[in-house]
Amino acid sequence: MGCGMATPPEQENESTSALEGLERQIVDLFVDGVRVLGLPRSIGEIYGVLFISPTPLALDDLVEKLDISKGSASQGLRALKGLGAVREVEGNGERRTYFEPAVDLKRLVGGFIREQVRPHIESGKKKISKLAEAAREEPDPERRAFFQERVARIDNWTRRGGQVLPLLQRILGE
Amino acid sequence: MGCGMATPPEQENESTSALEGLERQIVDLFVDGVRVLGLPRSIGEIYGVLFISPTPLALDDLVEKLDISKGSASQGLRALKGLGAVREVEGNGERRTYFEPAVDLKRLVGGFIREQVRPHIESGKKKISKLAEAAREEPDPERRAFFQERVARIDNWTRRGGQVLPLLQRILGE
DNA sequence: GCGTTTGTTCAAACTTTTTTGAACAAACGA
DNA sequence: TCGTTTGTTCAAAAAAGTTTGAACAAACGC
Repeated sequence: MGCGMATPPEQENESTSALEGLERQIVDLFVDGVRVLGLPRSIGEIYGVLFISPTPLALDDLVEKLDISKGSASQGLRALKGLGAVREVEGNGERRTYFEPAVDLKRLVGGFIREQVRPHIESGKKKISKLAEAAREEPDPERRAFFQERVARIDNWTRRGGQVLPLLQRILGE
Repeated sequence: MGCGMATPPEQENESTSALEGLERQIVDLFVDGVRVLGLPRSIGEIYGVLFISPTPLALDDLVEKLDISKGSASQGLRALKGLGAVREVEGNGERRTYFEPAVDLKRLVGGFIREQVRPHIESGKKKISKLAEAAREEPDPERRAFFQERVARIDNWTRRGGQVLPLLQRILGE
């Protein structure tokens, strides 16, 4: 390390600049959270910063606070918008667009289900009907019966899954 | 292993050997399924093969059918046992251990929640109480109020999450 | 028009996770 | 005891997923 009085450079005095205490903890918590959901780290970071910010933030604020690239910030915001977890703030005379987090669980869960869960259930349904067909074609009667039982079971799972989701949303929606 | 009677190797005429039609489709379906849950591909493959097999299978059967390494099969089976998604079949006079899948949704969902979800909720709780502390220490009253509101909100989320899980299990449990 | 600011895109670099395979251990029969 | 079968471990290789950054586009004021 250099000589006396090392450069104190950094230090944006704005609400911008690096993360401090509470912010860091919140961001870490959300990083963990989205990881469980199978979403990338940067998504958690961005949502976390927005969540604990008293005011809306713009893309560049995120880049600076989190020390991530513009590319990451842009993609992360897009994903969060898609999930309905972040919205653009309207009607400030500014040129930049500012973002704020959606903070009610109903909306968050709903977005996740819509974007990440439903599509798989949908594509799964198609595969299952193909499966049923394949099972019907098994020549050996004993094996056929077994296969059909298993396929029926999967079908039942997805059916129940499909029923649970709206229920879930209702419960969490309060 | 010596002389005459040339090894007639390849071509297991058994239920073993490579995947065929229906099996392939089932395996693909489960690969997709576990991917949504954030579990590795081989887990889905292994569970899929067991799920559609009329008889229990041993580790070597999986290695052969799926063309994966013994290491993968061993680790995958361990994970599946941990999730309660697979069990060892008892009391066949054999030396090898055979496996069969758990096929009721309640058990499967329960295992997943226990292994993959609860631990995160637990560790989250600790972080949240640290968070509440940090929020209390914010000097500026306005910011403090805001931070406390946000922390309370997260706390509420986890509380509700914790309530939903047993409910979920009950509903799916039939 | 021109220069600036703001934001997007996407191939390549990087990181993380998963799989492999060779070495090892345990259990068994001969 | 020894050789064989069965299964586990873990460092290294491969695959998958994420982030970066430079090039590009759009919107704006002058």
